[in-house]
Amino acid sequence: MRRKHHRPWTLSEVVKLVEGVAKYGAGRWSEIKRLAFASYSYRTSVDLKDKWRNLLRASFVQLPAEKGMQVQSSRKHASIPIPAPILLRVRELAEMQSQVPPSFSASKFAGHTGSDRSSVHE
DNA sequence: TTTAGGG
DNA sequence: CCCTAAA
Repeated sequence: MRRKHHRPWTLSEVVKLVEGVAKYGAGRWSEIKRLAFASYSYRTSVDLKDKWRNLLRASFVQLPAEKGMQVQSSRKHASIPIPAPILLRVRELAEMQSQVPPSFSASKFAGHTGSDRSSVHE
């Protein structure tokens, strides 16, 4: 009875989703599902969008304190806490894809395009 | 059929 | 995750 119930997204799924968005772009769930998720029968466009939504929420929380909201580290329902590098990638992707509110874009002024310090090889 | 948003 | 609306 493998209906459509509990399907905990694993780290591999998240990585594939992030890599797919990073390569093809957010919103191309159909292509991502056809290419990166060709090995899986489940996970449709709706599921991909839903996971991305949840990923964004996980990426925007906890990093900078807005104005003083829920502290105490709200870890109520966190199945498998996504690693830092993944969350960082999601944030960068969301920022470059223009789906992130300008609330978090409050860093670097003379940093130009280079994210690293001495960008010799780019 | 796929994308986008809400429940 | 499931449902609905628009393209």
